[in-house]
Amino acid sequence: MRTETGARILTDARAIFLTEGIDAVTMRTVAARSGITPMAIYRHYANRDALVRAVCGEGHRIFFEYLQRSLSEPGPWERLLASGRAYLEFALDHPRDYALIFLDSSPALHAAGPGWQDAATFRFLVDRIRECADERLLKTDDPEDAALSIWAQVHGLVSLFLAGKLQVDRPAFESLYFRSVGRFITAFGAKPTRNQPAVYAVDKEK
Amino acid sequence: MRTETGARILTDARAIFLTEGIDAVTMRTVAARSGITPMAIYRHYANRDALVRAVCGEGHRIFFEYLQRSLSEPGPWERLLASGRAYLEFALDHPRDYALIFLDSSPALHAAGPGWQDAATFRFLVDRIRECADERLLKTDDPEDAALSIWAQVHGLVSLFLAGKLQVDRPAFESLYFRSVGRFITAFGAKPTRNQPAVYAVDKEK
DNA sequence: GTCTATAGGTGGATAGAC
DNA sequence: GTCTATCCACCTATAGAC
Repeated sequence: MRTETGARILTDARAIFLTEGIDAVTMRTVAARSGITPMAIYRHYANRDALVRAVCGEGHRIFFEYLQRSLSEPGPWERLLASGRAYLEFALDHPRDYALIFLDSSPALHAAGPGWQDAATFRFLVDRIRECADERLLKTDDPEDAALSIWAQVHGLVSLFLAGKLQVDRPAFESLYFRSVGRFITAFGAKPTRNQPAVYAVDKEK
Repeated sequence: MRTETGARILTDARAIFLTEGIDAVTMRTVAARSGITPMAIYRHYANRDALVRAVCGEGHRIFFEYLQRSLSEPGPWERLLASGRAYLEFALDHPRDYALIFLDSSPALHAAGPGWQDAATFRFLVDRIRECADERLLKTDDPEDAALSIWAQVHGLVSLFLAGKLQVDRPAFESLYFRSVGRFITAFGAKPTRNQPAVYAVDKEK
């Protein structure tokens, strides 16, 4: 991928992935789109798995780009809410990438690292929550526990929608998402106004 | 599938599915396991899709069997909690089936009906919540809205675990699940004691 | 109801010429 | 770095004999 041709192959592979799914990414289809022979790809990627990993890695890069944007918000609470918005936007803008990252459990992709990406996602959320807790916008003695619950809520909604289990269109789902997640975070933490102290604790049961 | 051989083929197909995944269910592998030739299967199933649909349908049957058990509980609140327990147990006992039902979005399986199974799952949960609301164990003016949030929470936790995103083993996940979902339902509704009135409302935002 | 024979397709990958 | 020439594995499914 450090060569220009390698980058082009990756671009073409992703184009196929985005429109037809990861199974459609074969040496033959990618080669045809790149205007080369299937064998030429092996000069740039060791085998199909390596190519698929690159396709998946690009999805991760885009995902973290989305999350990163929320850091430009002024306060911890705004950053937390913006993170939730960014998560949704990524999922809806890049449903194939989302599914590949969070729904797929095939070992081919996850053998690469010991869940670093997922750990990174989780860490990001924990940091947002800890930030809020530090400023007493959120009351919790266990940010990791709160992060897991919130992540589950967000991922649950998104994955049910992407799998077509919810009979709603995109705008309806967006409003449903904000309502549900907003209520969830608020109930678990505090009102979105800075001066109002946290009401409900996000504590582990002893 | 009404013939005995047809049932045996289905049993063998499911055995392969449960150990190696749905992609491993081919006319060849199933035939080999059943001790017949691949062509003999076509006497019992029109094609591979029909066989896969039967495998999937069996998963649905088992899933509703799990849910149904929770109806033997004495009260609405106990039935709601038992439903959550049954959902978890099904997911952990039959992870392949769970993934096929709730994570897969391939059209081959879902072209059969207009989301009838998923609607049935959702309806079941709505009924459990409505029951609780009727006895004022849960305060909500929109059981469907509450059901969706709870389903998302439950499905989110389960699917993250099944996809290997959580670094915990089964017992740890079970306790995590009960803690998280229990707190969620309680926060959204009421304490599990009959005589204590609901505190938090599960309302739509106006 | 099960078989053999076989057509016709997709896919990953090696060897070696240019 | 890309090509041609292949090989090999694996898949669904039809036709027709028994």
